Amino acid sequence: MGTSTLKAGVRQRIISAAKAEFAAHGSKAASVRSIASRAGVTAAMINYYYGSKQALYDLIVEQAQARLLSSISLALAESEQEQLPARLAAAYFDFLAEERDFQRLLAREVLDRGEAASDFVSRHLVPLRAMFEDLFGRDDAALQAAISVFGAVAGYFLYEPVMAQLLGDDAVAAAGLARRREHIMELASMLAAKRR
Amino acid sequence: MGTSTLKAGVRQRIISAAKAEFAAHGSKAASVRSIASRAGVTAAMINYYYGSKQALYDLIVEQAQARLLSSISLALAESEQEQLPARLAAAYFDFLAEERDFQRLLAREVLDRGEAASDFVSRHLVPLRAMFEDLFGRDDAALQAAISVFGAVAGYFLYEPVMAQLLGDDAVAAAGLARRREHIMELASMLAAKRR
DNA sequence: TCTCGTGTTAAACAACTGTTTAAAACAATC
DNA sequence: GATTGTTTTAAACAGTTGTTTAACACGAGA
Repeated sequence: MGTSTLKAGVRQRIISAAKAEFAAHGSKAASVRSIASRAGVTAAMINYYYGSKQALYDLIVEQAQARLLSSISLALAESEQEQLPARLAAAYFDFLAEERDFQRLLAREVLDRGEAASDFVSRHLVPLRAMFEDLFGRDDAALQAAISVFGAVAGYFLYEPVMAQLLGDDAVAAAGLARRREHIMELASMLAAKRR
Repeated sequence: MGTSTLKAGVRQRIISAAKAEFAAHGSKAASVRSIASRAGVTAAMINYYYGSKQALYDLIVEQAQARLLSSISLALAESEQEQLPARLAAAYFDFLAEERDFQRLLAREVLDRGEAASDFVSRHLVPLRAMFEDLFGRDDAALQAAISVFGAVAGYFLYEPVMAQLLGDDAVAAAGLARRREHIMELASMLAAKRR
């Protein structure tokens, strides 16, 4: 059955369109019909392939989280103990720089779920926290530092249009991106050094 | 004309309901009818008093930004040159701690406007940047540091439910909040000291 | 050719959206 | 008490939402 080629093409186009649309408008406000038209298919196809708008959204979020996790653990594996904090921060930075939709998508996920974000967190952040504690210890200062670095990285991409206006148009591209990356790595290793 | 007492009560209840609803669901996904029912009025009343859903939303955002700006400049006025960075960071932290809806509201504003956030930025952030440059200078390192502190503060409240899960339930209340505040002030003055 | 299963479509469904309208309730003025 | 102006309501409007349905296309296998 030669389903894989064309059918997979449609599926992929739907996924891409959904990712962009969900990131741009949120899980509720994004409309199935506009996702469909962006993907060049009918709205009914989305239900045919993915069951419901909610199921499609869940899948998108799932994939995004999986990509982040594998990207992080990859960076952790290939770096030495000494520069580990900076490397970890840089890996997160690079991931967000490459997948621009990601930060908006996940920020909206957390915003929308509100109090009920617990399952999302326990499934994806608790293991990440365990990994983190293995590396940096269990004390509060380490966690505080980690949150700060995380915020410094995430905020930059989350408020991307604001940064472009604030730092000039090259802020989120080329030179500005490199400068920001440098600063983040300094910040991470500085905070790590302080706790020693 | 005795309009001020009861009429103002209704108006205020609508504003409060709208602020909560917009922060919880975003400007598009929040529904006029649920704002109305939360405020204990009919949906038509919202249009009667505020013209349209969009106008109400604009007003909410406007008020929130104004409160932040006045809160910041107040903190700036009463602190000395030396501890200024830490004080500024703490003022921002305290403001977000008190108005929990604010961060979600403005994050959604930036997310929704996307590329077209320029007017919002030019009206409210450019003056803030000018003020900042007067205090800390015009070099890139200062701006990078400021963005990091901003992100470290904003991220904490934006991802509030995640933090609660990650740091324990007292993370965003009482003790945890105080610890975070301490860390933020350290971070701000550390980054400021480095550039000297 | 007929059939069967997969892919795809247009049309319809009920529910909800923001907003408007016309009428009612109400308080204040004369 | 009638009149005037403001506040409030229920109902309706047109448009959009996610989803379902029935029909249609179309290639593969018998």
